[in-house]
Amino acid sequence: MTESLFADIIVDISHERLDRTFQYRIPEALRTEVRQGSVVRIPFGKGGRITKGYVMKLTGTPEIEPSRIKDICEVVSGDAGTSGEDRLVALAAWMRERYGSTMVQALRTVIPVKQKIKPRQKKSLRLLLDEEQTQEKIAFYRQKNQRARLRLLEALEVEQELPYELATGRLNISAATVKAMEEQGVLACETVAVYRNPVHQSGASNIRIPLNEEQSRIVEDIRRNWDNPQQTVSLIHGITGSGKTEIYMELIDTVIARGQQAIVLIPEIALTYQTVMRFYRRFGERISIIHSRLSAGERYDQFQRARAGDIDVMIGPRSALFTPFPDLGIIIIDEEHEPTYQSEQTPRYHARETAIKRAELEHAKVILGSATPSLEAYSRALDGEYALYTLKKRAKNSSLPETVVADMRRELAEGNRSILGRTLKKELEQCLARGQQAMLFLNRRGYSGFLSCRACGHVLMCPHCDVSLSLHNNGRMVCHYCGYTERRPARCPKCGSEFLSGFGIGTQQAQEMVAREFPQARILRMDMDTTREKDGHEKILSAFANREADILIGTQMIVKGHDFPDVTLVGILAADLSLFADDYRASERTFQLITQAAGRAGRGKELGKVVIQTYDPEHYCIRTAAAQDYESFYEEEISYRMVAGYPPARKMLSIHGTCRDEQHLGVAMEYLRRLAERIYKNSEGNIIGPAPESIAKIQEVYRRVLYIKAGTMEELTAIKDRLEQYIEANDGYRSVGIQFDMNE
DNA sequence: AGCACGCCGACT
DNA sequence: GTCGGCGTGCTC
Repeated sequence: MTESLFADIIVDISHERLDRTFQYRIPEALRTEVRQGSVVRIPFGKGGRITKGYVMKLTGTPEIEPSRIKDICEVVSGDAGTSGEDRLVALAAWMRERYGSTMVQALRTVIPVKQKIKPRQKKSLRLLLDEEQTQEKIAFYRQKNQRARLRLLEALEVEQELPYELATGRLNISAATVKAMEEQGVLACETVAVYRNPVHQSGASNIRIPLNEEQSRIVEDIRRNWDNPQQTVSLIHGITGSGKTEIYMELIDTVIARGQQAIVLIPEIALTYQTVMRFYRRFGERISIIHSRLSAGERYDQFQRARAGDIDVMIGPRSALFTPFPDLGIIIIDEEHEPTYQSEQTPRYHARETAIKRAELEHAKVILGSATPSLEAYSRALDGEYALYTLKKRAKNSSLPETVVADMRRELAEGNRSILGRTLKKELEQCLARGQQAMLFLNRRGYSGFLSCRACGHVLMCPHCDVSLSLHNNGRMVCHYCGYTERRPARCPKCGSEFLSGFGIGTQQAQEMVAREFPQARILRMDMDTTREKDGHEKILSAFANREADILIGTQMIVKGHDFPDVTLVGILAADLSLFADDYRASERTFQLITQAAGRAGRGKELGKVVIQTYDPEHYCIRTAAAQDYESFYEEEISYRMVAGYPPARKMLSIHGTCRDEQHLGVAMEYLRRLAERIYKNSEGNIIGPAPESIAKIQEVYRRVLYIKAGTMEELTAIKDRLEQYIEANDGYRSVGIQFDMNE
C-alpha cells in the first residue's frame, strides 16, 4: 500500500461557503497518526489562522499546485478518543463504511452544524447612543458619504436592536463596518445565546407511578447487569399498554443519578404532545425535544444545550440520536420496529444499528422497546446477542381486547359490497348505542384509489411518474408523487368505454359510506389531506379525545401515540391490502399494523373489541395477529425469510439507481451487476436484478434496483466498497444517482 | 468566519 | 495623488 501524503479536510467553520474539503500535506512525523476521521489543527486562510479540521479522506496525489498545499499542524486525536466530538466523528466514519456514502455526507448527518443553511440567531446589534447623538452621527455619516454605516444606523434608529444576520444579510453590512462602529461606541455587538425551549411549561411535578411486579423485575435485572459488557442491548417485548414508558423513565433516573445523560428515540408520528408531556412532567427543565417543526437553527440550539450540560434527556426522532452529550449513559429506542428509523437519505443509516454502534463507542446501554419487535431485533435476542424481556400484562389492569376475524369473501358472496362487513356494522351499532367511541383503521400502505376501465383493464396513470392516479372526490385525478392533476375522464382514454370505476377505498369514501350507514354519528377523518395544516394532527386527535366525535377514521397515523380511554371498538378495514406489497417485509408490516391498531381498543375500564376484516383469514399473518401471538408469527415469518434468503436470515444490499435517461441507467446498473458477479465468488442466486423499482419512474426520473445477498455483513461491505470505488472512478456514473441500502 | 484586493469618493 | 471605507472573492 502506498503511503498517503495528503489529506482531504473539512474546515471546522460553520459556513456554507466552506462546504467542501481542502487538501493538506501530512508531515512525516504525523504519518502514522493521521487517518480518516481524525480531528486535526490546520492553518487556514490568508493569515494562516489555526482552525480545527476533520480528515475526510487520505490521498496520495495532490489535486492543486503542490506549493499551495499547507501542512497539518497537529493531530487533536487519532480515533475514538476522549472528547465527545471525536466519538461522533468516529461514528460518522463507521456509518460511511457500513452504509456507503462519502465521509462528508456521513459527517454532516452526525454533526448537523455543518449542514444547516441558516446561521443561528445568536449575535445581535444594540444601539448605544441617545436620540440626539444618533441624529448627530447620522448627519456625520451622510456628510462623509459613509453609506454602509448610515444604512445600519438608520435601521438601528428605528429598531434599537437588530439581529446580526439581518444587518449582514438584508442591509449588506460587512463585518468590518460593524467592527468600526463598535469601536466608535455607536453600537454593541452582543452574543446572547437565545435557546428556545420547545416545551413551555414550568416545573416538573415529578410524579412517579409505582412499577408493577413485571416492570420492576425488568428494571432490576437491567440495573444488575449494568456493567456487564455482554449485555449492552436489551429488547423489551411488551404488548401495547404494558407500561414500557415507565421502565424507560426509571432507567433514565438511574442514568441521571450516575451523572450521565439519556437519548430517547420515538417515531416522529408518535411524538405527540401527550407522550412528550409524560416525560416533561417527570424530568422538567432538564429535558429537551427535537421534532420536525423545529428549524435547523432551533435544532442546533438544542444540541448546544446538550453539549453545554444544560439538559439530561433528549427526546426526538431518528436525528436525536446524534445529540452531543458529554457522557451518554443510555439510548432508548421506542417502537424499535418502525420503518422511520431508517434514513431516506445517504447514508441510509438505521437508527437501531447506529445507536448500538454509538453505545459501543461511548460505553452506554441501549434499550429497544416494541410490542411487535422487528425480525432483526428479535432474532438477535433469541440468539442471546440482546437480553430479552417480555411484558405480558397491561399495566393498568385493563385486559386485552377480544378479537374477531371477519371473512369478507363471504360478505361479497352474499352480496354485501359495503366496506363494512356485517360483524363490524353490528358492533358499531352497539358501540354507539352504549355511548362509546370507535376507531376505523384503513390500511392503505402502498395503495391508492386508482381508476380503471372495466372493459379493457386500462388503469389511469400519471404521465410523469409510473404510478396510478388517485381519484379524489372533487372529481379530479391526482398523482401522489408529483402532484399532477387532471379531470376525471368520462371515457376510457384507451378503448373509449364508459365503464370507468374506482377499486380502492380512500378515507374520504370510507367516511362517506360510514356516514350513510350511521347518519346520527359524528365522524372525524384523519389522513394526509386533513392533517396538512399546522398542528392538524394534534387538533384532530384532541377533538376525538374530547369526545367531539364518535368515530375516527384514518390511515396508519391514527394508531399511534394517543390513548383514548373511551374507545372500545377498533375496526380494521382491508387488513390484507399491505400483505401483497412487493417487499419482503410485507407480512411483518401487516402484522405490526394490525397489532398496533388492535392495541387501541379497550385502553380504559371497558373491555375492548377488535374486528379484523380480511379476504384471507387463513393467512398466518392474519391468524397470528388476531390471536395476538407474536411468537408464532415470528416462527412462521423467520422460516419464510430463511427459505427465501432475506434478512435477518441473510444480509442484503440494495443498490438504487436513478437517471433521467432510461437506457443509460440500464447500462449503468447492468455493469454494476457484472462487476458484482466478478467480485462475488459464488454469485449464483445471490444477485437479483437489475430491475425497475416498484415505482419505475418519478417525475421523469427512472429508477432501477439491484439486490445482492450474502451470509455476512463483512462480505457485503467488501462488495459495496468495490462498487463504490468503481462508481467514483467511472465518468459514466456522473449522471446516475446511486444509493446503497444495507439490511442486516 | 476573516483577510486582502481593487474600486470609488473625499480631502490635504 | 493619497487615504479610508466598501463590496467581493478566496481560503488547500
